[in-house]
Amino acid sequence: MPIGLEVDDMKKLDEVVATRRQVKQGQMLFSNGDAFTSLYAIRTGFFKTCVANEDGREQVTGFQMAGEIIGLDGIVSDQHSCNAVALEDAEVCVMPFANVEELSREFPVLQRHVHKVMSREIVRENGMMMMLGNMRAEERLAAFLLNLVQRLHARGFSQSEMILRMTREEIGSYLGLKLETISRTFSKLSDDGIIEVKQRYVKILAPDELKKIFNPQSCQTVI
Amino acid sequence: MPIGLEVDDMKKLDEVVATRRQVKQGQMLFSNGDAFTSLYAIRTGFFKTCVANEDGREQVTGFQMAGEIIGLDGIVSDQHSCNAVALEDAEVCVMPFANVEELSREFPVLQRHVHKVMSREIVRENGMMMMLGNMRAEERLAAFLLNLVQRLHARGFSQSEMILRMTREEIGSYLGLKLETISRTFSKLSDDGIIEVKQRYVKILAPDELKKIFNPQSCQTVI
DNA sequence: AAAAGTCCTTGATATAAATCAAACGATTAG
DNA sequence: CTAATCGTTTGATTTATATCAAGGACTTTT
Repeated sequence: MPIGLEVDDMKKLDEVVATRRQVKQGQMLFSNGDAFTSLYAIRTGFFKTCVANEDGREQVTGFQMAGEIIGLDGIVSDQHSCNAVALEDAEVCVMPFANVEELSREFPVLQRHVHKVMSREIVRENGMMMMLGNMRAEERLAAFLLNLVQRLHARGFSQSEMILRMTREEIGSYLGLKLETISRTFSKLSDDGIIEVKQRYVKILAPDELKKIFNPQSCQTVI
Repeated sequence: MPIGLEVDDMKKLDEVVATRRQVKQGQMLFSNGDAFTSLYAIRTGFFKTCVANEDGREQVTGFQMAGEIIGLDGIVSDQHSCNAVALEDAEVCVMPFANVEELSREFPVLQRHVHKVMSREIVRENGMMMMLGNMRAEERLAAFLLNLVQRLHARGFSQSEMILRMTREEIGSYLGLKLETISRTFSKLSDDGIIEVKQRYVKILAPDELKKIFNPQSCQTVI
């Protein structure tokens, strides 16, 4: 993963990865309360992470795809504090955290990489707080779709089309909205000709319009 | 900070801290776009961190007090992505991140500590997402007050009384609510005899009632 | 001590999203 | 092939919070 490594270093790095693990759709990779031993790098598949209240309310805290790391929540208390559920059949690299720490001490470039991964997650969550605290439904969904398609595009998929791996309810939970609101907002964006939606299939017809909804300033024409 | 160190180790650890820095009330320790060089350990005083939208909307992402670390947001892109503002005169230890990384490689206990600090922040933000996505105004304010007084108590202050360092507007921004809603919710809790409020002074009269609002399940009596 | 500036409270009204409800479409099971 | 289930859409209504507005309290300045 981290660039700037010599070939010899790369071999050493393989030591981080102990094993691989298959996770079937609907299964949990780990759940709240599980002992923390490892981080997981997603090889294939798609996950959601979520936290649950004592009274049953659930909040999806993220959707993760190939190349992304999950399990960082477990470090602080040696226990996981969220659930990681596969939304499609998946395979992960199990990276025992003891190995990660040991090799981090040996390879500054790996150490730096681990720190960046954690910092990126903190910054992402700052952005989520902004979204949940300040944005309207349409802005949240626009931001969500733009983020998702951008990440998929970075993995070689289309920059305009995608198949959603999650339900309207899961999108709603992530965005702090109810599933009906997600459905209505999809319909609104579709009526406006900005996206095309058919169930899980979404095509972005007018990316600039979508960006304008997400962030009105960034697309303003100079008067 | 981290325990489990020999005395010799402690001396080494002092090397992490290059200098101290005073920050007057209202001043910024760092702001969005600043080059990232250091983490900051708060010695005295009280900070808020916030992110701002292009169109001016502001989201307070956290309130930090003595002993807490700020600046983690800067690691991922070598630039800070939020503002850190002192809400009262403050002093911080400047810890150049290069030193932190170098000594982390030498001292596993420090490495582990750094990882836990970052993981703790991720878990905190997960909790904030739950709050912003799922909770009603009264629940959010109850959770906020309980968290604040608990952290103050851990620093030797009262477990029932506190002086708020932030305005209603800043609390509202943090909790995804408007200042009027914060004010009304304070009044409601006060009318119910659960807290006593006089401007920035807050006294928790019925901590169990407050916990019940935050989490109805945890205080249920068995029928 | 008066004036000015913040910050806070409270009331009246508006509104975005939630809730309740029903029907529809797609997929799976029998 | 039909029934059942799950996820989705859409409509009608409610509700929590936002917005708008005014006055009050405290703090700082002069």
